[in-house]
Amino acid sequence: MSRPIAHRALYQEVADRLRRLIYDGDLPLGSWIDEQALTVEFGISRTPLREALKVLHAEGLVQLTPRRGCFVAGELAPGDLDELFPVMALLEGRCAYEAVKKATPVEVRRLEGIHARLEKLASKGDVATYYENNYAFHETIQELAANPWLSRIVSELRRFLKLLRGRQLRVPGRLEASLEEHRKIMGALRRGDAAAAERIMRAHLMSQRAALAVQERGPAPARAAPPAGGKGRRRAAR
Amino acid sequence: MSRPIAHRALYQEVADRLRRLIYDGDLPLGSWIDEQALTVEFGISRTPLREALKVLHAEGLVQLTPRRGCFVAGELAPGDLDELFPVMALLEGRCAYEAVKKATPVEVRRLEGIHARLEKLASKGDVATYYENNYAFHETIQELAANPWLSRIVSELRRFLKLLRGRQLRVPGRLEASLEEHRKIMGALRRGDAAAAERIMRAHLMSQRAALAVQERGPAPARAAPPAGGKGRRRAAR
DNA sequence: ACTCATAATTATGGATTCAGAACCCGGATC
DNA sequence: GATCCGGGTTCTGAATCCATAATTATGAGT
Repeated sequence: MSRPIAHRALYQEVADRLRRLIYDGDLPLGSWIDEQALTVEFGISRTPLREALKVLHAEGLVQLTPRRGCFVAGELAPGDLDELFPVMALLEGRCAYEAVKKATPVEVRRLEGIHARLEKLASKGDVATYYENNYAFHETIQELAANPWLSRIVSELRRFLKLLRGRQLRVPGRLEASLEEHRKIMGALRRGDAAAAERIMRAHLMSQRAALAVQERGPAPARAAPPAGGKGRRRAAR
Repeated sequence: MSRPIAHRALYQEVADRLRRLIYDGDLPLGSWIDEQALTVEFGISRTPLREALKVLHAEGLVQLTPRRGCFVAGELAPGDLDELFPVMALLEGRCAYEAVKKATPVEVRRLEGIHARLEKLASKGDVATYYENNYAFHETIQELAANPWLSRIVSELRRFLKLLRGRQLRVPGRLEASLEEHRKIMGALRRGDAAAAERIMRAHLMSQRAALAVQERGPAPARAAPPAGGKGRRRAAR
């Protein structure tokens, strides 16, 4: 947001670019990372690149095997989701709670804006943009909670959920259900009911998990190969 | 625990040593980290050291200011504790919940062993060893919960609490109160009451916070200088 | 033709080197 | 006397270099 003085270190820029490459699928999940290829692509030396990889490893986005190289984190297995979502529900629920407690009218209005956009996007059925704004909605609530520690771990875990790239929204009817849950959250926020906001947010996260479960055994995606995503699934977090 | 093949990378060993230096107070909170001095002390080059520092930065234990160097994280301010403990209570509460759900009789017995030791240590008034075992108690519950994601963020936040080095236990009467809370947790565990375990664990964490609050405005420590710990307090988490 | 041993190649981990920014200190100026 | 400027030194950030482990390719032997 501001960088008047003290430009960012190179390894951080590199880490950002690597994250984007992973999220955009340019570095497929589970794939080996060719350091040399990236140094020429980025026009840098291996030193900052390797530092960035250490950071990504600490974040859990890559796996770093001694003397074997660096691999992108693998796809999340259904078991992972069963363990991850309840924790995320707990945390985002708390975010909602603290956000309701602390939010000023101005901030509430900002959230209203995002929510209004979601309403519009849902009626248009624009899943991609809905995903983006939905992301912003949750991030804003996290921001309103204004708890650095909570924010820290929520962001950390969200990094893993981002690997799903909003798959759940593609489940038939999920978009509308998601929106309805958001409406209830906004309602709780407007009347300052922190406990309700927490409860609804938790349920919201858990129904995301449920939507994914439907999809897991659900119909084959329109195009794209069946889950033949490589042979070995790797765990993301150690 | 095991290193039959694939020895650890040097930067990880260095990171471990650095953490210990910080927790042991050999690197005072807020102090500047002299890279060159450490390279000669460790007998290594700057490369793995700097990689380790990147990791510690990702963990929040050090602050990395471009072109200015690396500083150990600062003391936690009271405001930090007010934000941190509720989150920790949430998470450890969830650990207790999942631990009760999943624990096998063998594992319960292991926890019983640790708890029995705590009883003994408390009656002897051995605060230092009590602290160690108390730590093991909480870590074991976290382990029994067997949720990698939960475990990940609990460990992450616990790193910050470790900076307090069990200060709260030195508050008069706190040792006994802590023990009593543990007894209740064990009770809930024995009768398989996950919800109760969660509730009690949350309260346990919050009463730790309260004990610290007493101490904050409490009597001056027996020895050791007043909070003249440098001029500038730095925040630990960004 | 297949397997196993061995040599060549490549990639990783770590050390060293180099450029430039920040700090320190002395001196000049107002 | 305080402040500002300049030169030297130190330290950070990044590039390059080197040793060694891992992988691949090669070839001998069955």
